[in-house]
Amino acid sequence: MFSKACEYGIRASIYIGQQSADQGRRVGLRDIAAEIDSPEAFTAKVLQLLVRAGLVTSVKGPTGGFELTAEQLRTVTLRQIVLAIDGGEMLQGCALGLRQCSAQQPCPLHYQFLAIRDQLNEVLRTHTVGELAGKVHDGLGFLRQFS
Amino acid sequence: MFSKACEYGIRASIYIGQQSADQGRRVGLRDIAAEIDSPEAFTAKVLQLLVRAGLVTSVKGPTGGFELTAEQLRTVTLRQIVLAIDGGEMLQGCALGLRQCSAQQPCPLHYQFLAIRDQLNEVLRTHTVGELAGKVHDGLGFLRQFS
DNA sequence: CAAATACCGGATAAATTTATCCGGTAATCA
DNA sequence: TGATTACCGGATAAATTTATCCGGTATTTG
Ligand code: FES
Ligand code: FES
Repeated sequence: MFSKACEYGIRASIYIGQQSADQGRRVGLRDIAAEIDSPEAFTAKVLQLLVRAGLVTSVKGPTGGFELTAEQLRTVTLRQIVLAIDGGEMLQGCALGLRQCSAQQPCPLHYQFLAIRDQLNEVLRTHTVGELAGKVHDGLGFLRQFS
Repeated sequence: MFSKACEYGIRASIYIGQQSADQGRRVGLRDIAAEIDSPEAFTAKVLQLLVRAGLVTSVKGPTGGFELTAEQLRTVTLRQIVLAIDGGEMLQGCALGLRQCSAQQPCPLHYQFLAIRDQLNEVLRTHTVGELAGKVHDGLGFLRQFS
């Protein structure tokens, strides 16, 4: 569904958000990669994308790390994260790979997939990172599996 | 959403199906690639997968080519094609990349994505290649764009 | 100011996906 | 039967994605 980069980006954001919401704790790359079970260096690349896009905040030096401001927690949606990392392909592209998805020359699955894509867009648009962080905090969702 | 290979496979199947339904016309690789706007050699690889999976029929030699039998037209679903080419990742995997999607240790988006994935599975399961071929035949759907 | 910490950014490498090439085999037809 | 046609299958190459490495810069702390 999403690229690995995007999966890591979403999981990382939620983890950072969870720690930020919990008494503004700032978190380093090592922690993040361990908690979401992702390759450290690659996760760093993805986070740089999100920082540049203004969706995550980073602080250098000792006591530095990544965090989400109160505003970011409240306003950043999954859709923004997906767009920043994977672009709009999954959110707007044709399911059968036609150069553009439109009702002018629709693929034979256009209308059926439109329903699915709309629902996906809706889910991503209406869920903030802060909200999902809360779910993880409450033990209702996990960012890695312990097997 | 799907891999390029899968997109080509679906489009090719539908085109073959359309020609087969239309007085059992058999079609060659060259035609297929031209009609669905895909690279010829790569499309051949994908079609070989589908032939081996029994979802498409091929005939060698002059007057040979690809076709869908009446039964294939009636029974082969998009879901079978997607599974044969891309496997079950998109149809069963976790949206956030957890090693397995389950309610035991669900990711924070599990239930929202379950709804979307179920709908996707339903669409793929309930649409046969023959049905979509009919749509293309009636000018209600396209397998390439003419710009 | 000096040392340690942690993100930044570019270069590089490995893995996977996408795409191409070409000789082999089966089938048709003259 | 011989020539042509068209799919088959393995090898190879290009492109993209995923992953790693390392020196640079900013920041804190003593
Ligand atoms: S044209 Fe294919 S999904 Fe819209
Ligand atoms: S656990 Fe993530 S979608 Fe089910």
